[in-house]
Amino acid sequence: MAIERRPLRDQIREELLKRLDRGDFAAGTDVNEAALAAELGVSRTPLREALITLAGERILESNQGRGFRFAPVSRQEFREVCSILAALESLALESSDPAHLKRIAPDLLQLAHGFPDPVAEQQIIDRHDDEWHDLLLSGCTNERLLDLVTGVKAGMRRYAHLAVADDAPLRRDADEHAAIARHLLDGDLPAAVVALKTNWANGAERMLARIPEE
Amino acid sequence: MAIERRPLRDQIREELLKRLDRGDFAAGTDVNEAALAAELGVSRTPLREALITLAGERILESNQGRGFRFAPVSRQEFREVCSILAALESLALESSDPAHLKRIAPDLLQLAHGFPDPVAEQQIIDRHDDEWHDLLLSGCTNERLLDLVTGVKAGMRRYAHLAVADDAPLRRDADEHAAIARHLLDGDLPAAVVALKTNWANGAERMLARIPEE
DNA sequence: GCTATGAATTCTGTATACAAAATACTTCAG
DNA sequence: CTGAAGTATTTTGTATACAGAATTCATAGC
Repeated sequence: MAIERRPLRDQIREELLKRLDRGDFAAGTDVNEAALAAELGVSRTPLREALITLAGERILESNQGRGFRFAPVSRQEFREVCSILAALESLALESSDPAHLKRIAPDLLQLAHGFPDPVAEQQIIDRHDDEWHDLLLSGCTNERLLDLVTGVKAGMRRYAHLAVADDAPLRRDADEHAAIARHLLDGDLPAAVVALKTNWANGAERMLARIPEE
Repeated sequence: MAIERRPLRDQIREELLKRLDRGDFAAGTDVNEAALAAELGVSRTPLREALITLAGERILESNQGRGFRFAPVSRQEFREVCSILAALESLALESSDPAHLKRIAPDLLQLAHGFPDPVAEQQIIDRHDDEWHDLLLSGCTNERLLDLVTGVKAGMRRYAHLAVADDAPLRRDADEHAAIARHLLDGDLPAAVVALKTNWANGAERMLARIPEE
């Protein structure tokens, strides 16, 4: 048994994010601290600390006297966050070592079309996409930027479970990823950045198309 | 007496940020929770909640068993954060209503050279700069983006008090702000964005030049 | 039957308590 | 005098306690 040498608040935060991925929490619903703490087998103190962290990531909202609730979702917010991530990843790409980008380009190309199991669970598929973007940013030395990207992406987890499965958008994403990789292979960083921004814009709309109204 | 209808953690956070501006906390030093809580006249519980929020903003670091400490500063991190803010403000500008930008351009121009008292305290001067940038972004409808900018800027407060007073850089900043405003007046948004990025890059170096080594 | 009022309950926000980890201090061997 | 070992102290991380705000439920008046 690996004894956890990490604050409970961090472990709780991770567990809550995992449950968020599974769609356990509906957007807009209140958090009952006592009930959730009991369910997790911890006291309210570290739970509240985790909730405050999640509120800082805009996954939760807090209202005086009314506690925490899961932040409502909206197509507008999703687009907003995607445009932020497009800008941040573009900056990360622009401030990466061109030689390193050229070196990882083949891996990016291969990973783009190396689908996971086509009938895999949504979580697996999303992780595959994350993996690709992580590799893309692996040469960025701006620690604060990578940190920020991670934080902003965490908030996107509220949307993952809302989407219905669909293969076509995944293939388009793979194509766009491959295009970015090829630009990097050519050493054409500006083109890669443009393609990345396009990918985020298209990816946002494809994702939204997979989310039913209301 | 205005009775505060806001969680203590928020009030504590603000008080700590104010003290940070005053340079009360040296980077890298530990936070003694009990002592600080006593000084603020609150218990450790809301204090810790504020500390956790500040850790989320990268103003503090936390280590298991060792509590919180003020995050170390470095020229590299300062440049990293400035480049992030350049990208985020550029995005905000690009996603603003051009008509609104043209409308506020005269105000931006006037505010650029309307110095505060030349011998004013550093805090006043910094606030003047913030005011200009806030006005610049006032037409941005991307709420999440504005939120993110605010959060990232909060972390920059760790650097404000390290700089020695100097008029020349302020004048250059004013010139660059005026240049941005004129581009907006011309309706040339791309040029304004380029000028804004230049302003952030130059501004970062000017600020660093005002910070003594070690 | 519906609204308003008030009591009862639930829940949050803050304070306090306590155990374990980390740090500081003391003592002793070499 | 230096370093190690063991003890005392401090400090954190988590649990519990408690007061007050928010909500719910019941009752009374129209």
